[in-house]
Amino acid sequence: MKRSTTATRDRLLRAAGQLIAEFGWGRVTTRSVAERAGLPHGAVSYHFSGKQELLSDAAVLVFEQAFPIAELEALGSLEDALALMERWMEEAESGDLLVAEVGVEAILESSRDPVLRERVDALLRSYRAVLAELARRDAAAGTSFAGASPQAVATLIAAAADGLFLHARLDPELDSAAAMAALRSLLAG
Amino acid sequence: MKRSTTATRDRLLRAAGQLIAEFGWGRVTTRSVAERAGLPHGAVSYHFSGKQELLSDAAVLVFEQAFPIAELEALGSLEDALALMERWMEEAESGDLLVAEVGVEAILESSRDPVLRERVDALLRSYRAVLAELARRDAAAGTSFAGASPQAVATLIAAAADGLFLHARLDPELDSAAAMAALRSLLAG
DNA sequence: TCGAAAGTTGTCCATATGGACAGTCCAAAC
DNA sequence: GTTTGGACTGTCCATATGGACAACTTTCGA
Repeated sequence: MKRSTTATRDRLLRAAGQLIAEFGWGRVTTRSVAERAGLPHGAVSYHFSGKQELLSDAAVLVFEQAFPIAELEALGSLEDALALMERWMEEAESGDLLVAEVGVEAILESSRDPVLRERVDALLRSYRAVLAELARRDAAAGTSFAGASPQAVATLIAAAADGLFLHARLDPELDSAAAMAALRSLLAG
Repeated sequence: MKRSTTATRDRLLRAAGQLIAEFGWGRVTTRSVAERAGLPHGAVSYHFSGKQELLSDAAVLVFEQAFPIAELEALGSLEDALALMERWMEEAESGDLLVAEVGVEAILESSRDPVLRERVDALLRSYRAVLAELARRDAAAGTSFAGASPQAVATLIAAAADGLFLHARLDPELDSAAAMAALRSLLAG
């Protein structure tokens, strides 16, 4: 995938990511993005073919940077994967929650935008595939719960993680690490 | 809570609920709500003090109608609760997904709107409280997993349910019932 | 029947938004 | 030193948006 990155283009993308998190996809304006980036309004028209392209590129960028799937693929067991996800969750919560916000906004928006949908769906599918493979391996080795299919377990884990992100956004007191730990101990049998 | 319902007001609320699901909170316009309801634009100004109040009322209404907490409170065990949630999930998936969409939109929006936040937070808190009480009772009776605190279990269940809604929106093929079943069998030990 | 209060409607306005584009700047190629 | 092509900027415009409000209609108790 060719990426004709310009410094200006990158600044717009970063600004757009922030603003999606702050105001929600539908309320981000091209003007506000330019202003946040310290650039004139016209810059948007030049670097992107439209508002939707700008926001989509920005969202995918944020997500890929926050949850590098390569890290997940390198692991050997579901236990390790859950530990990594717990770490990601702590990072996100201690930070500005940018990822959680943008991620959820992107999922919602993708049901209205076929192009974005394709990109986000592929992303989530790949996470679930990695988790399912780990679950399958664990089950085969008998080191983990075997009462449900690896697919179902993977779906459950991915959903729980996303749901915790969502709820944590609402209630900062929510102990999502404890919930992940509970899931881990459940899976360990 | 007093509810000065008018037929007109209700039509606006229903229309607003639909439009939040279709276009996202930030892109719903007062004009589009009025048009969907078959009413003149001015009706919005009369019945609501502003756009935000209209959308907030609409979102809370949709949620309360779809997930009547009274049904959950009437149950005796976590097992029953999960079964009920599975049923809700099937209903939502077979339907138009209105609830899932509006629910998530409302959660996201509530981080930007203190008034809405208070309402949504109270709602979710009450669901978690009911689940935690069931978990506590089950653990005491020894009929269910006791390796984690009732609070953590409740948080996990609520998050998993919401996350499944979210992912199901993206991927209609996703078998969220299987994932819920997996969670249930995990909890059953 | 009358009158007030509540409900409803069409219209107006200040402001914002997305996109387009002509013009400017600049560094590298010739 | 001039040309050239891309990067960038300021401005303009058609359209939309939220909210206000005066005028009009319906409801209903006295």
